[in-house]
Amino acid sequence: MSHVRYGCLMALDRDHVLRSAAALLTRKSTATMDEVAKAAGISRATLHRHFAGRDALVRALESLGIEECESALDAARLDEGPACDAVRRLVRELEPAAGLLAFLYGEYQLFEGESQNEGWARLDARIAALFRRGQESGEFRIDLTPAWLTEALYGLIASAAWAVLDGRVAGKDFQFMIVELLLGGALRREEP
Amino acid sequence: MSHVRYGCLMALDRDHVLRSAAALLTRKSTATMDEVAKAAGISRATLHRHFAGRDALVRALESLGIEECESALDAARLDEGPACDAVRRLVRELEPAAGLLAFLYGEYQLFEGESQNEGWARLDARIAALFRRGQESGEFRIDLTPAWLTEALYGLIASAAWAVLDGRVAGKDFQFMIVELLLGGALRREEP
DNA sequence: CGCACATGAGACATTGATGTCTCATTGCGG
DNA sequence: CCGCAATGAGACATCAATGTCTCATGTGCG
Repeated sequence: MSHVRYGCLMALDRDHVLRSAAALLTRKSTATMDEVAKAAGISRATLHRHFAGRDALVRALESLGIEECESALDAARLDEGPACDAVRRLVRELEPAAGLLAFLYGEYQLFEGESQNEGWARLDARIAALFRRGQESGEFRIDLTPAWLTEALYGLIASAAWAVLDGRVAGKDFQFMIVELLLGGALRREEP
Repeated sequence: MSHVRYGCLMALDRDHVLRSAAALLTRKSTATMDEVAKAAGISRATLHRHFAGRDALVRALESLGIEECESALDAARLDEGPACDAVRRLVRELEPAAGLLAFLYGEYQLFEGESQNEGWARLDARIAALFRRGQESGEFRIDLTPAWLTEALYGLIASAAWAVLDGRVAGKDFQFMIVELLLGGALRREEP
């Protein structure tokens, strides 16, 4: 029966390690396996028993990020109601994963093919579809492509996450800053 | 007299090396000193004669980036005319340095104190002052802080630069995408 | 021509991170 | 109580990048 216990405990620990690693690598993306292990409160040997190596760890983090994003997209119900409300819900649901997302966004350029492009592509497609829906409904302007709006959303989330970590902006304004800038822009609106 | 020749040629070479390194590191931020040397068409030994080490190279790139940004800010004449026009000029002038900027933006979190904060702080202050001027003139909304708008500008420039490098968006739309999103946002405007 | 100097090529030691291994300890279930 | 399995601690080899060194080459300039 030890196999059952093994599997169960390992799974719990694995998730804990993964989240510790995410929290650490968000702040210091070059952290050592040693530092990751210490941050998770385990030894380097145990860390290696969970993840074959640094690559495996990063790929597991990537999977975690993809999962959390897909959960967020599901929870945001992108197909329902006005597109701009869906964007607000999306940013709200994405906020808890913002740190991890910022880390992965920064690493993305390094993957260069060894990345799980399928997962990201699926997320990109769903988000781009939301922007396209907003364009077709007349809510969003059509001279900014869905692809660029999707990129900009990622970029703003990463920027906001880093700025909050460095204390340059207030964390409580996270959603507001991103949504208001992304949807409304910096220009002042005329009062109707 | 050899010292004169030395200084002159070295200065020219140094600049060429610096720009090659910028171009390479923009695409592959983890490039080796060997790769940097090859990209510049010189040997690793000569590269080390120009820059004591990798740190020195990155710091020189940082200085280059700061210089180019300050030149861009000067050329954009941020104090003149409507603030939104100044923002347009700013993005236009910043475009040639976007790749280098994206690289440095990604590295910024790693510096953690060893960075030339004075230079960046001065740039931040000038850009934030522009946004503040726009707020005071009534052009920009006041519920987004100048600090966040500055962060967002950096983030959008880096996102756009990476997206263009990866071919996800068209390079010719660089200025348009950034300025339109930053100033106008994604929402469609009512025709007046 | 001959000198000075920058360069290229490559050897070399060093460092830091990584991956693998062993062994003693702990904790839990039978 | 016994034994199994996971863990922690640490030794160890490996590898990649770095930094330093020497020496031969070549090129320009007097």
